[in-house]
Amino acid sequence: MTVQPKESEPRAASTMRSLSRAIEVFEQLQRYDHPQRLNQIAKDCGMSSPTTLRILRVLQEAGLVSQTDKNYRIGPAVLPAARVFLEADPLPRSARPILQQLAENTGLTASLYSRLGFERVLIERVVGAASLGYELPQGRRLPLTVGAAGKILIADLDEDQLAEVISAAVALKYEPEETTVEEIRRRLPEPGEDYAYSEDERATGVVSIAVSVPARTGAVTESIALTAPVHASSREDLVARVPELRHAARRLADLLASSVY
Amino acid sequence: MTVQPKESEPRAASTMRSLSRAIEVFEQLQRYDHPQRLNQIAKDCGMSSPTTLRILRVLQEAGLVSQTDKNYRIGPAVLPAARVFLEADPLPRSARPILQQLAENTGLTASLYSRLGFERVLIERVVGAASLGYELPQGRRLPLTVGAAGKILIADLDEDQLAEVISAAVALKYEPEETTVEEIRRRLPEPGEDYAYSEDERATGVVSIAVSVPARTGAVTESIALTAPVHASSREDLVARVPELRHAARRLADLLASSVY
DNA sequence: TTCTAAAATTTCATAGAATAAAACTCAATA
DNA sequence: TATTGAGTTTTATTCTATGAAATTTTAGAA
Repeated sequence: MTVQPKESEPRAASTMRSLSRAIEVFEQLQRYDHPQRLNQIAKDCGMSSPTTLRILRVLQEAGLVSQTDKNYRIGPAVLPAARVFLEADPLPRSARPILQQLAENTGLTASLYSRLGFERVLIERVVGAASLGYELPQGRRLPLTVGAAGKILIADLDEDQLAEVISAAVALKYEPEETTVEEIRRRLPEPGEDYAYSEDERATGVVSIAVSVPARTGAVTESIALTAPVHASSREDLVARVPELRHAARRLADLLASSVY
Repeated sequence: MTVQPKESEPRAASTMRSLSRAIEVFEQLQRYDHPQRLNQIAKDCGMSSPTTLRILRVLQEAGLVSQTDKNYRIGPAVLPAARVFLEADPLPRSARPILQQLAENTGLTASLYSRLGFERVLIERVVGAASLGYELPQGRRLPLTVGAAGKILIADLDEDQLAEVISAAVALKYEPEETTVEEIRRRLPEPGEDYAYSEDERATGVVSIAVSVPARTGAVTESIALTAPVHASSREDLVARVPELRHAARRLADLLASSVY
């Protein structure tokens, strides 16, 4: 069974084509390990080099892209933008005290993730007393198909949506080729369970449990997770924390709904 | 003497208009204290509401803008972009160990700033033993006309360029109306001095000294600063550190020049 | 609730910009 | 010096971005 190719996505009718293309370039630049040449970027984005060049120049003018020699990469202007987001957005602002309290009460690491496209992003994290042995920086992109906090974000999707997520996960190298919907579905929570669990999944030596943050729209886009070293917590220990997690998620949802903006 | 208005800027010929406009919207959103309505944004960017709406929708699709009710603000997608910048860009990567060493040797706080448009941005900072009594987060935008690290970035500008910087500083509320070039010029280093000094300037109770990082092009776009509580360091103390600062700046420039990309 | 004014959104004809082919320039390498 | 490939500029054409106007929605007042 093959997953559907990109062009089947029912994109909104052709609006702001050059802007959409610029965003594609901007996103593509974030995926490279190293700065890339014009022709490579053009090829990867499926556009001609003159067009790509003009986009890169405008982005560069704004500091969103920078260039050394003929190599392009993400520029410094993203830094102040992220600062604005972290200081002003109700999501990270509201999450901080809630994660803090979770971490204090449980001694575990508490994290808030947000779904962005076909990945999740670590928005905020408070490290608990029990060290995980690795660090995960704010803003890191992670898979949706791996790890409790990712899986709970896709637990409610229908077959088609899930297939799309998996297809993207393969393209992003998070999953091997030929990964099937069934394989992934087996990892996901059983119907009725409102939490996801993972053990040695995204990071080895680590267990994690996550719940989703109910959104006004009903579409789940945020999740809260507790993570512990595998030797320190059993599955039962973590499942026992679910009510507390659920409470934190509810509190966050309430805070977001009541935030003036 | 009045400074010239915006429209005199010799912008590159009308290329990628919708992209330039989108960037303008994106930048404008970063300047608001609170999320704003469509019409306000349209007005502040000088474009029609249908156009602004279409731009906001495309940006929102990518997560660069988010919306609650009718209010728009910067979205979460800037966070992973900033993460990529901090982890991959040679500027913050090379600066970290150099600032670390500066902070250790001097006991003071060492910072790297980058000029972005008509502001500077804190790229990296290592806090020294002597606390400054306040925190300055990575990515914060600060004025070019105030503070040693800002002033050294505009020390070499000609009259016209300086007038443009001041005009922008007034528009950004960093300087009062009617600020003259002469007033600012008096703050700047004397001709021949390759460092800038500030005392109780941007932050009270703090003295600072800064040198520029020589760039390949000759256009100065980065500066390194040492900052200390005013009671702990005299001007002479800081000036005595200039050779060390100069050395650090040179080392950074060399690292940047030799970084493969 | 209903009414009213303002804001948001959609529609649409037109102007004008984005596009890619092709020509050209430049740099690296043989 | 010739050759190759990448980057860049030019340009005719296509198609999209644009804002006025119409329409719908929202929010506040009565």
